[in-house]
Amino acid sequence: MQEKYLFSEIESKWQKQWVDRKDYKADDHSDKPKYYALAMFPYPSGNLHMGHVRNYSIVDVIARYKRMMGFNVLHPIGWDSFGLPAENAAIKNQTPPAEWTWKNIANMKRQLQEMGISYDWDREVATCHPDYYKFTQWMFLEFYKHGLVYKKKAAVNWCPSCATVLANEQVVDGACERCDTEVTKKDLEQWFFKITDYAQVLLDDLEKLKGWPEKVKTMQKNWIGRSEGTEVEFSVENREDKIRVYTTRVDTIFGVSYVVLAPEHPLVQELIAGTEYEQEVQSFISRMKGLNEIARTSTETEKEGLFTGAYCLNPYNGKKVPIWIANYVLFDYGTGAVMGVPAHDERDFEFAAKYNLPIKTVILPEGTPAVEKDAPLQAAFTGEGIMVNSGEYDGLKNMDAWDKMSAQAERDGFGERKVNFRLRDWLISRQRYWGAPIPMVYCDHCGIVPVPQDQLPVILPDDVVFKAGENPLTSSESFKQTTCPTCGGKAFRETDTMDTFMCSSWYFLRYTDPQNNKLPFSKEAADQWMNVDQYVGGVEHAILHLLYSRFFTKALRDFGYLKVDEPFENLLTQGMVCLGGAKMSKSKGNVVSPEEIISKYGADTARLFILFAAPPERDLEWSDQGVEGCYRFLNRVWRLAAQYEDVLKGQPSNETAHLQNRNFGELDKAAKDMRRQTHQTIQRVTSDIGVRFNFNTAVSSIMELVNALYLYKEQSNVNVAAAGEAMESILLLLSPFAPHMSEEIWSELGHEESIHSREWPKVDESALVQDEVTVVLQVNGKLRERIQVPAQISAEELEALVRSLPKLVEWIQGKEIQKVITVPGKLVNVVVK
RNA sequence: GCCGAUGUGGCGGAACUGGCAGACGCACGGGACUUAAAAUCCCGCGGUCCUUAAAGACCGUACCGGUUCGAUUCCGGUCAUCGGCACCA
Repeated sequence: MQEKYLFSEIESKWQKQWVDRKDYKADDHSDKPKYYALAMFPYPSGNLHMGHVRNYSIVDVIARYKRMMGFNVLHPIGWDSFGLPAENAAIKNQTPPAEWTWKNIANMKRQLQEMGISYDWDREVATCHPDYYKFTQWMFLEFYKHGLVYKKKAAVNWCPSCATVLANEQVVDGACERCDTEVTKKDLEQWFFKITDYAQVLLDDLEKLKGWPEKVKTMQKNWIGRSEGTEVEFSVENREDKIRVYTTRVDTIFGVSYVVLAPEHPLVQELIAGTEYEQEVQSFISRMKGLNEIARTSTETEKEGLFTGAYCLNPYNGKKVPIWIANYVLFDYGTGAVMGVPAHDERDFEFAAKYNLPIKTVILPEGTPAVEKDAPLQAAFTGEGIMVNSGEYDGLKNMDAWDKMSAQAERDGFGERKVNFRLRDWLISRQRYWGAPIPMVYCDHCGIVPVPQDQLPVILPDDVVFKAGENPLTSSESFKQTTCPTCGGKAFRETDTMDTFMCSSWYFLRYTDPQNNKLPFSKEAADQWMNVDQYVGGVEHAILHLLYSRFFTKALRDFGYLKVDEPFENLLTQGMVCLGGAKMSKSKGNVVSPEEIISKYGADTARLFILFAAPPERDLEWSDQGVEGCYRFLNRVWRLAAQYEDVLKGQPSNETAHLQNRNFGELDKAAKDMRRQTHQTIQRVTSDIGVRFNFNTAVSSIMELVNALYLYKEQSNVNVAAAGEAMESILLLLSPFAPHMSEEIWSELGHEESIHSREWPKVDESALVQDEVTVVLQVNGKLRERIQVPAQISAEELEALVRSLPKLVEWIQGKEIQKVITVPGKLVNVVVK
């Protein structure tokens, strides 16, 4: 072995071998149990950042560990390569988006290989390749066939800077998720996916996801936002029209003092036409339209409303109720109309106080004397209680009244129980070039016609002009002009492309059958590999990507293409990589480049540090000195191995059964201790990687074993077999973390086969057995002494031993012993008074 | 406002099922080796007090309280920080 640890030579040598020999190829026909390990695929921005390094190092440790545990592992990678940055770069540098993207992919692929991640490169995919997006288009058509895609005109989110519409999920605090520009509303005809058809099952099945963080499930639950209530009809006075109102508190309906419509509600126009209120109401509406959604509907915005001059009738008591419009009512939730019950809703209370509307109590807290039922309220009472001022329902508990009143609405035909969701349909069209074209054609004769699936892909053209603020596809005549697939007449292609989240909603399925050119994947391949056993990525995808992927998987299962209905069995959301307390980012200027670290210390050091510095879910604070520490540790391992080289080479070969059948001969205490620590470490690292995902503690216990072996070799009488066993264990346990170095040492020690194809070390239970153990002696719970006792000692013997200790008198200070608690092998607590 | 996390030395973090708080690493201090430096190796490293020293005592896991022989761990409350949702009727 070289005296010095030359990481650069070692790493490039093995990286080349692993790729050339296809060491990490997943086997489609294997007897071993399968394991699918997946990191969220990257957008090819140009360079890997530390967040990538963390993500891929975590998954690589899992993949390498599972391989050594005897699994047939699928560990693929690909590129989420459609999207705006490529197009923006095209406008800026006059380079075609494809060229920019493929150049970035090549560079990042090289960087990934320099990290030594064990990917099956034969399954690499790129969503911008026609062989891939052909099937994204196929998905669109398949969903269309099943009635889950429709086109409608709606007030949609528009990002003026990106010049495209956005999905609700891509609007964060009223701004574009990507560029932070304030989002406006535009009335446009757009393509939607009917994710709301799956709202209930997407919610219910969160229960099944035992391996997902609670946090992510809660976020999805909030986003789906199920609410149970009642829809009730108020008829408009002197008109045929009815106003349907959605409420979760039908029990308060005798307390209604007004009904509010959203300003966009079409009935408003009819109610005010030709009345004295018309002008004022119109100017209110146009003012509301000028505001963006956040400014209009944030909790901080003051409630604003206006009387329309019209009245409607409460179906429960026939009372006249004024009709208002107000900023806070959303047109696209529920029915776009709500009832106002100031006494029992905080928001309505505030509104009524401002506009001097009546506040009528209809529920009293239990135990309130009935004489107080008309006492003025200081605030809305939103709790449970007893019904008053509510006709035949007086005296009931309000929850019972809720049931009975809903039943009455259904019986008398003026309403019904109703479930509403916050989740809206997914808007997938984008007015941009660098995405998968929507495979639809407009024919004067036949209308909207889908492109037949066997004519895919609809190829993205390259004769386009890039201009800021314009969809480049509209500039390509060769693309737009086509013939109708149905009648063969003149027709035009849809020029919108698909949201890139479409591409990423099924990529994990493509990996199971990446070469298939008939279908996105075969049922056999998908059923063999799915689900993803372990998915790892950032929490920023908690809603968008993870919800859409669940939707796709469920729909494809319903179409018959799959067995599973949840894509990701276990999910790990890794923390951010920070420097100076803030997430590393170009804009903050606090980035450390992975390339720089790798060239200075090597990939093994980079991987080791990023796994050692914090548990994976937590944010990680970057530390240059911490990196140095890991580099020192690897050098320490190297020197240790170099010193043991001759010893290990002289050992009988253990190619078939690791560490078995060693001849240890007579073991003295130090040798026994060495063996015990070796096997304790194996036990610990196995559970830290396989069960707890605490890679940081796995690394630290390997460090402890290295430290122990350094001390052991200073012994006068070193047991060569025990030391050899420790050294080999260190290499095997370290191999998922530092794959290059462990491979190099392994091969230097004369092994022909890769260390990564070896079996994971097994715990020798007999080595864990101790003759003597340290027991803690406490008096009233306070630590007094540690004593060495035989490991097999019984509780009675232990108590007797402690009672006979001469020093005990001193500790109990003349007090009387009440009882003695013994935990064999651990502790004795003497309770005195 | 609602929901979810988190809170331990100078720092990153450990303590797995209620049983030795601070593993491992970083930083720092001291020593060995060296002409010197780097590298390496060894020792120390939560606080306060006491002692010539060895040793010892007390306090200490955000704060207050509870359960328990025993609480970083369980329960109740408070505070702080972070994240998500937020006029969804």
